[in-house]
Amino acid sequence: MTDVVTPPTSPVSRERSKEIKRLSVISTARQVRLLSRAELTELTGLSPATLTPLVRDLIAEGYLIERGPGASRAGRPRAMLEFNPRAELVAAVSLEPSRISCEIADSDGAVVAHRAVRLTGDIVDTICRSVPELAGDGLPALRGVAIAAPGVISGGAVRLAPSVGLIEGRPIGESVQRALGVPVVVDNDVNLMAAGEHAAGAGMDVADLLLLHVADGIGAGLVLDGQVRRGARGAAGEVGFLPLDPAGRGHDGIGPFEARWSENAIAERVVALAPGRRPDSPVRALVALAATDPRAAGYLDEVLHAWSRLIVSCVCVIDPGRVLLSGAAADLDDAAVDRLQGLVTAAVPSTTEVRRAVLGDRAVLHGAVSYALSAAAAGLPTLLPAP
Amino acid sequence: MTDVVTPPTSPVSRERSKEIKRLSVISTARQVRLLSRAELTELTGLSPATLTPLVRDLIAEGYLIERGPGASRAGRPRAMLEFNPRAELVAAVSLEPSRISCEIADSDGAVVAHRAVRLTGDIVDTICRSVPELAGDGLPALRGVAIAAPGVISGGAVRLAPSVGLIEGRPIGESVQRALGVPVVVDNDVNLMAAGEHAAGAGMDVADLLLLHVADGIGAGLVLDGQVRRGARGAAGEVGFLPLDPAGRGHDGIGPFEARWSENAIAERVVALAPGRRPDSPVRALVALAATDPRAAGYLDEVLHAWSRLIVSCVCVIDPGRVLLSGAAADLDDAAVDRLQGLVTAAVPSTTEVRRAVLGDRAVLHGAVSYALSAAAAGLPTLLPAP
DNA sequence: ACACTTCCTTCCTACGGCGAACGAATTAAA
DNA sequence: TTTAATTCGTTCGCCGTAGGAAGGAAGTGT
Repeated sequence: MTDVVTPPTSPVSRERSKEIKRLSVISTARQVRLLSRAELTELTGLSPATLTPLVRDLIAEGYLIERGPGASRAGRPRAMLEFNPRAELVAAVSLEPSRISCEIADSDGAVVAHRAVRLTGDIVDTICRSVPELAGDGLPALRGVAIAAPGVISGGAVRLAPSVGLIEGRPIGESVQRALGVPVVVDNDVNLMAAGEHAAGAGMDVADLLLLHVADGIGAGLVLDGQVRRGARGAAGEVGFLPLDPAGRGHDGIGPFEARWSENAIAERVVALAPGRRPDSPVRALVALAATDPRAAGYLDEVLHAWSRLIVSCVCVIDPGRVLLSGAAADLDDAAVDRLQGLVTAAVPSTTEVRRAVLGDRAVLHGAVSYALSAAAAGLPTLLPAP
Repeated sequence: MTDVVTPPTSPVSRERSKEIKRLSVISTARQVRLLSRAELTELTGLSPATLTPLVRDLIAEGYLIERGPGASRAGRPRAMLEFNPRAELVAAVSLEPSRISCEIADSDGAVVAHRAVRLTGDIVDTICRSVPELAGDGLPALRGVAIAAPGVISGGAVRLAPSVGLIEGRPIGESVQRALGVPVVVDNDVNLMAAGEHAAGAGMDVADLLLLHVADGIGAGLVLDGQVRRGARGAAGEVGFLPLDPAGRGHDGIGPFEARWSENAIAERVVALAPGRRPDSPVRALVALAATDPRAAGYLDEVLHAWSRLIVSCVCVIDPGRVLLSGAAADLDDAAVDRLQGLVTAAVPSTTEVRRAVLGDRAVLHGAVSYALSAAAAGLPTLLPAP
């Protein structure tokens, strides 16, 4: 566990093919939750004889729990096996400007423990101390760590990236990985949200989607063919820089589009329309205002037009099929979403659904879970027969 | 070969793992071209004992050719094995408005035979007759067929898609696949070009790229993480529909952007600037004119600005790292490409290279070769250890 | 000519997958 | 209640493949 980086033997198979079967059983069980060995034979294609010892191992390791016999029409009843989500834990670490928040979740995305730590010393140290503490005696079940950082991760513009060390995702990830001995993924928070909605939210049923996140800036997360795509330098989804608005002027690190149409920019206009304190959700406030104030309605329509041009641009480039509105954009009401859908449909060659994201704050967590679980299974894509 | 769709046995391995080793040896040999068994042990991780019979088989099947002994510093000289590109043939079929052109190529992309057939009867029939004829006695080595069709393939807008039957890629592909018994891929010509440049052209050294093809319309091909990405409905890269130009008006099947900045549109302006016949290459003509005529120089700059906005849009969404100019855009001279590069760099958060595609007409062919070869290896992604 | 090095092959063993037979646990029928 | 029928799960044993070890092959250097 400490040294041997490259096991000099085991080139292709034998040990490997065993692992493949293990993983195929685990992932099947994770999906179905409660099943019998007989169902496993059908779903994985493995023979019963192969499954018997394998399932025995998995029960011993806590992945599966033997439940009572299930219903049977005729013949011996199936002995049901339940997947134990607690057998695999995942840590999701979110880097925020002055603190880090850390959550331990099981493979369902259910939070087992969480804590926020003020950022004092070295980030890597803090993470490597907090995660084991928080995991407690579940530490051996830890399968991966996902670290969410704001801004562009590897290279690219340094946008919203707080202070030192965070810009380079690699060093942090590698250090933590060495210290904790489990796979670590570092990514943009928006990318994690996209992964989360894809794994457990409004994108579960599709392989391609675009998540548009409107906050202080505007960013997009991209899922194509079932995977988050980051582009060559990790700057995919930097849609705030789109040259859609001749009037928009970007400045260091802020793109021309997001300078005019981000949540901040909208908040300023909303305050001008309805003087007072800046509302918590400028978009929701604007939608409410628009019902009575024609000027607000006009401005809302401007916003929707701007966002629709943004969406149309993305759709023309990658054809995601579905666009999820996240952050401030998720505060739109049904009528406004419909309006946006209409604007997009009119301008785009391919049919595209526009809807709200559903996970909200928990999207990052679910994304982290899905990253960490797939990192554990990395390198072993399915060789199974289609059922 | 005719019936058995799902082999009821063979769930995961045994037969499979043997095939994996075969393919790993073949693909290694394809890259290295001339190597010994000893090098194969290093590169594939397979033991010499495993390789001996495997290599024997491959020699018998014609994949490898035994050459004389290689140089040796000390000890027994290595018996060199040469990869035989002719062992795997590929057919590339290009559907054009009134004819189909068909090429047989080896796995280097070297054309072994080609022919153009006027389209008379059924397309599928024509293909299924032409390919075996053209392949001749090389037919058993045929590993795949790639069919390039203009326009959007599965669903999406029907753009440039000639007449009947072509719109739906699936039926044609499946029919041909059934008839010829080899994997068939049907795709957009621009996607194939992108795959070609990625496999054998200006994108060999990168995993992500965007190919911008300017012709009658404007389309882009997208390679992300080493694969062509088509989006949910196959309409990825329909960048002619980008809402970048308030003055652009699209009409049925033509996007607003390409309506103003495609090769056709440019040709009209060039004819206006220099009355006469429409030049073969309007862009090259424009570049030449711009050297002397200030109005032409101004218009060229407009075109470059427009294209740069297009590129910037794509880059913001997917961050390809490299953009290849194809079709009419490849007719720009060095100065114009530099200018374009400058415009892009100024507007984009991530560093992006802009350069010309290098394969020209042969891009589609190379793309077809790469598709067909990877279709043959499909479902068996690398499980090999990193070297 | 001899040792030495490197490459390739053959022999042999160990291990895992899966077919087949068998025991187990229930329902339906006699 | 006994018997048959049915479906599940397990144990046994054959087979095939992988890869270690040892040995032959074909060179180089002294």
